[in-house]
Amino acid sequence: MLLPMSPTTARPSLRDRTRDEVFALIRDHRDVTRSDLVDLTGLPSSTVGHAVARLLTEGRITESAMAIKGPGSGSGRPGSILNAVATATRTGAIDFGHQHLSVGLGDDTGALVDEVRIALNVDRDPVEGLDAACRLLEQLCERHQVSSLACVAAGVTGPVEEVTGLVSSTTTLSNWAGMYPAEELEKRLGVPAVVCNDASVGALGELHRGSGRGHRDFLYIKASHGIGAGLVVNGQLYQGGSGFAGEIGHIIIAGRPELCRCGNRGCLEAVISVPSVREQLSHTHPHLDAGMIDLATLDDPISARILNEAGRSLGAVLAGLCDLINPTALIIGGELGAGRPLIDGVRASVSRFAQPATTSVVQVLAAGLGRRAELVGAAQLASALSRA
Amino acid sequence: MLLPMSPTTARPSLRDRTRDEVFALIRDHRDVTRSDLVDLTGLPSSTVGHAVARLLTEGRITESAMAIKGPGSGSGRPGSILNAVATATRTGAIDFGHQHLSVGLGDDTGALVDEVRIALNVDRDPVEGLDAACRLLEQLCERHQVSSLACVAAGVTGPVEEVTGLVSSTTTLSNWAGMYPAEELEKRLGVPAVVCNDASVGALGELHRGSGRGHRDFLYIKASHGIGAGLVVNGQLYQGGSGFAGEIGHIIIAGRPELCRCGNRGCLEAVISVPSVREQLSHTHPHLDAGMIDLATLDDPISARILNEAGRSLGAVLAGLCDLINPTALIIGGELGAGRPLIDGVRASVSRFAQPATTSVVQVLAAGLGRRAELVGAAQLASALSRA
DNA sequence: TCCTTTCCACCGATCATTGAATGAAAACGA
DNA sequence: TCGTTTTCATTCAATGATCGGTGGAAAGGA
Repeated sequence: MLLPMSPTTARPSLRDRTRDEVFALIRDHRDVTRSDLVDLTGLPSSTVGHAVARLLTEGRITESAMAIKGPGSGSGRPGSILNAVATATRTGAIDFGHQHLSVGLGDDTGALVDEVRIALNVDRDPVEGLDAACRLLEQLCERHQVSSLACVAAGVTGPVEEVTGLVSSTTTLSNWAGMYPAEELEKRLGVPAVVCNDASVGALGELHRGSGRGHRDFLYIKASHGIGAGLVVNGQLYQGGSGFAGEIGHIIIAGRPELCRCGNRGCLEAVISVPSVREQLSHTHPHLDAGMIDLATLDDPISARILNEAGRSLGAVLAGLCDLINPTALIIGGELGAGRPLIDGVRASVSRFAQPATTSVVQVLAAGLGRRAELVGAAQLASALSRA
Repeated sequence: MLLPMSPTTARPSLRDRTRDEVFALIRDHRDVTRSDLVDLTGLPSSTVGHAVARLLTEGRITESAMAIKGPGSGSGRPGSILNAVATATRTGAIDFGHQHLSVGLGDDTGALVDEVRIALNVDRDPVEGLDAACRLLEQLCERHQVSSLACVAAGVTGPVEEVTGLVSSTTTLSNWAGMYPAEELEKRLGVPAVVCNDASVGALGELHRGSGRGHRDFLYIKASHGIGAGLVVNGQLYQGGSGFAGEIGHIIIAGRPELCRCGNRGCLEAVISVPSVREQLSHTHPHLDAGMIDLATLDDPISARILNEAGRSLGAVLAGLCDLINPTALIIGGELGAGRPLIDGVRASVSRFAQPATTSVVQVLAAGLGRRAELVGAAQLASALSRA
């Protein structure tokens, strides 16, 4: 009754609704043709043609020939490819990890212009992480002669309350709890900032530029030092009623003895996480330094077995979550997502434990962007914010 | 490959966008003036005036003088009150249960004009259920002198594929599997029909007229002969990537010995369901006929204990699901939802097992519509379909 | 009575939207 | 090689939605 029908969009003018809608589609799905837009919008082709023509003369989009031609590419006249033109607007993208910090410069299409990544124990000292991020961002601006940013978006490894930006008290990330990192960034950089959970920005990255392209509904799992999920629902990031959606790391697997830092036994991220997997590997690979093991390069049978087993445990939980939300894809990211045996294990468990109706549509995929998913997603988020 | 980023694309024509938008606003916020609409839409007053004029000539809305006048009512010319006109359009609503059949007559605001409920073992013979539903619907039409229905909506106790309307092969509902109930209804009644999962229509009912009012994001749990969930996300029913969302009945609770009809052990609905609770009660209450126990009227300590324990088991699973989707409410419906001890058990388990961020916002509520939730939701669904 | 405030109707200029028809560009098949 | 098929894009004229401006109508207040 009191809910506005459409999100009260600050609509400058109604006359250009279609033009703006078409432009947004071109920007979000890249490399579209006019007929794609016709299918997407349901508008008549002549209307789309007009809108595209206007956008072209305004210089907001570009037109280029279809890349793939030749026999086998389908018959019929090929459509011309449309893309949004990036302006000189630049945004900041930040990915605060547990042991790393990534910072990037994005444009208003959500693409990254440049990026840097450093090792840094952000967990231990969030303030140092914030300072370092701002330093790196200013260096990037200098290098690219960017005088000012439109806005900044960041992902942090903890639950962020949507309205206030408060990092909620959590069992996972003690030192960020109680902070308002968006405010901190705004104070340091003097531009609007938005901060959300790392798995959510990862999902956003995979949605626009990773394995999630073509999926309207999927679950992105960030399996790293903790386990977090990002939800994409109806083609949009979903953060729950108060921004905490995806906090699945402490779902309890009954009967598991592993003690979690939250005090319970058998939490998902106590059973499957980088530290716990490294722990197991340090026993089977005593010659390796446990802290230095690169999970992606291990391909011996014993490691594969361990990762596969971890994937099966993870998949058993994800099966239930898939039953709930019926996604068309399950995208595994984070450091553990790089291991194929783990993904195979997840796939096996989902097939085994989820309902037939669920498994018949869900694809289990590795993150297409690997460890860059979060940074890429932050750039997407920032570009969206810059347009608001 | 291509997915619409913005909401729905089922747009018959773009020319009437404003008209439809204005009409929807008038229907949802009642008693609005033109200037209210100007504020709500951000459109110029002339555009709103134009749209209102068209709606008036079309007879879709009515205009009446401002009720309160006189000193103190504010200065300036009073605006005239606009309201959507209630039409004679009638829709059919059907709730196919396991042991009952409810049928109702709805109007185009989604309200039920009349309804009937009979006991019937729909599970055993779906075709008889379909026939009976159509008979009852025709009787209702006769009683209210309704010559024809705009459309029909129904909920069935099984997963329904969204695009085809096929009731998927399932471990729960063997006799409906492989049927196309929407087609069957269309064939019998000669009007458009839509069928979806019973928990989904229940969620729709609670959203518009039950405990879900005021919540944009909640989970409706139908705890009856099976366990199903309906999701409301961003104020709208969410049915997943292919319509199967909410099939949580066979999530496995590790370590539980109960054998499920699906062949696994420890499935949620093998542990908590009307039959299993009745089974337990038949041991503690040997003087009662197990099949006749009315769960809502039992208030002795032993029954309360059993229901509370069932609620705790259910809540332990729901805690994980709430961690995933971060709802602001958890609405328990179905026959088991009528028992307060069960709800208390769910609340206790959610508080115990879900993350603090999750529990801080989620309210555990009984279904405000009780066993009518599904029928009321079907009426809502039908009114939406009649407008499409 | 006259002024102020608020709401609404009307008008004309612009231009977005539309279906149907036409034109274009490629692969395909003989 | 040359038409055929398939798919994409554009043109055109009719329609009417949108918008700012202007002025009238209906109320309260002085």
